[in-house]
Amino acid sequence: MVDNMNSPADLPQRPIVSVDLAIFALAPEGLEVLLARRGTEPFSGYWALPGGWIHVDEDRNLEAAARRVLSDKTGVATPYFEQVGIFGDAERDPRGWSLSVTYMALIAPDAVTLRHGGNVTDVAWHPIDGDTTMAPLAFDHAAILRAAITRLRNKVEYSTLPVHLLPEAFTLSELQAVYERLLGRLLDKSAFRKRIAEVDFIEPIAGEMRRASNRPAQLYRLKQAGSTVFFDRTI
Amino acid sequence: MVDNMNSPADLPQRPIVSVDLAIFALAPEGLEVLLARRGTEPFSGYWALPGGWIHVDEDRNLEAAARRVLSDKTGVATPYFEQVGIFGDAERDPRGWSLSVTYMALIAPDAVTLRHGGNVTDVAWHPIDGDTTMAPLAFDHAAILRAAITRLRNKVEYSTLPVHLLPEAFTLSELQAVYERLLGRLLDKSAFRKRIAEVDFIEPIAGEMRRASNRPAQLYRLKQAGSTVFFDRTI
DNA sequence: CTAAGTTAGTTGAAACTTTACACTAAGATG
DNA sequence: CATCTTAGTGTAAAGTTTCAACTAACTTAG
Repeated sequence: MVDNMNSPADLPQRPIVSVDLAIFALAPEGLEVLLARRGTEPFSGYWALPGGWIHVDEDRNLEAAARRVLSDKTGVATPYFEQVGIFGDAERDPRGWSLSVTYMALIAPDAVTLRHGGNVTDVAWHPIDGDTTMAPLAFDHAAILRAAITRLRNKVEYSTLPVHLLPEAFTLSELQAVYERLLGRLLDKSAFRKRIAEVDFIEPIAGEMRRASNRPAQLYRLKQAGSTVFFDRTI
Repeated sequence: MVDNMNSPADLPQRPIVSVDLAIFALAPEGLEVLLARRGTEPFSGYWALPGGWIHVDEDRNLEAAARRVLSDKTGVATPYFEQVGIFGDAERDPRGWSLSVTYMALIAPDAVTLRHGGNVTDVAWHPIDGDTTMAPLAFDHAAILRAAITRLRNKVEYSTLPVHLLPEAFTLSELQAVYERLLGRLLDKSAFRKRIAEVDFIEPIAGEMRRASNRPAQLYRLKQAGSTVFFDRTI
């Protein structure tokens, strides 16, 4: 809401606003987050969540700004995307009262080409250990990352969100393995399949099988790209 | 995060940022939201979610800004408080690219004194019918309110959130009635009590009973003020 | 003083779900 | 063609939910 007059002079001093992204992928070694090394002050040389300013003349809305940042850094255009929250106070950025609008993205291990450039000297995947990375992060990005990881881990318990960490076609065993790795515990095969069947969000790809030196497995795909369904119980 | 230099001249044009609140209470007639009638352009005369600017020199962080707005409008200092999200695009405010950081608050029907003032001519409770109010709302506040109501209704299914709509001391039957009114369906008494007992978030107030012309009922209170607990199943 | 009315709080049998684990199926490989 | 491996299904026992009835504790009317 707005308590003030129309002329810019009457508007109070505005905070700095950036859009920051916690971009997750699942590597063979575990969950990873994409970080960018800063090339300018403040926190020059530190790793940070990739982000940028809102381009008032270019971005139609917040999500468009976030997608622009994502595609600049990864070349990926349409992954799973969700707002994590907004973090703002007087101290987090030495340049003044600032806000970080944070989004979380889940991407499949294929389909990524890292891109450098801008005032960023490096972009790389960093493994997540517990709820942090090895490298210390710029600003309050460690806290923001923690919030994103907590959100992700919670949603694994009661939603189909982990499917977005897999490529377009996947088997039920692969999907179960993603759940197990994110949850850190083993799941019962028949119970897992029952839950997945109940919420009816994937479909077999007719005739497509994953072949190996054993019984072939049916490949599945999402019924609606980008969709997430909630269980009425934990998985 | 931040792609730019330290000097203000290098920072891009900043969006306008307001903090808006969806403040809910449960009246005998149903769920209500607190709205303020705008006294200035744009949308002068329209009802809107109460809100205000971030006071860069006064508010230490976002939540402090939101609590300041709440206490200005209602006199209530410490209700349940949660971030709903941030809404931002080029068109929602005719004055330019703007962001609304939205919080949801749940307050008990006691403990509220409405306060007018500022550029607001009126503050009043409006009943919620489905997911809207009767009056048309300023800006995109109808969409923001819809998001807040959806969040609230979803959380009723799997959390103890509705307890914050009751006064400090309440009976189990009163708590069950709140759930039933928000969900629009009746719950089984013994199943409801089992769920509530499992999560162990309230305690009986020794010796305090609600008396009427029938068997007296034990009064309970939250074990930790402001806390919310999640069920691992729907209620 | 007692019977009737009302809501609080508990109990239990039947129906349903989940769990743990074993079984059958279908391929590759040697 | 026997063996190995993973896919996918079945089932008995254990646990949970549902539905409804029951007992408890008070006020009020007569």
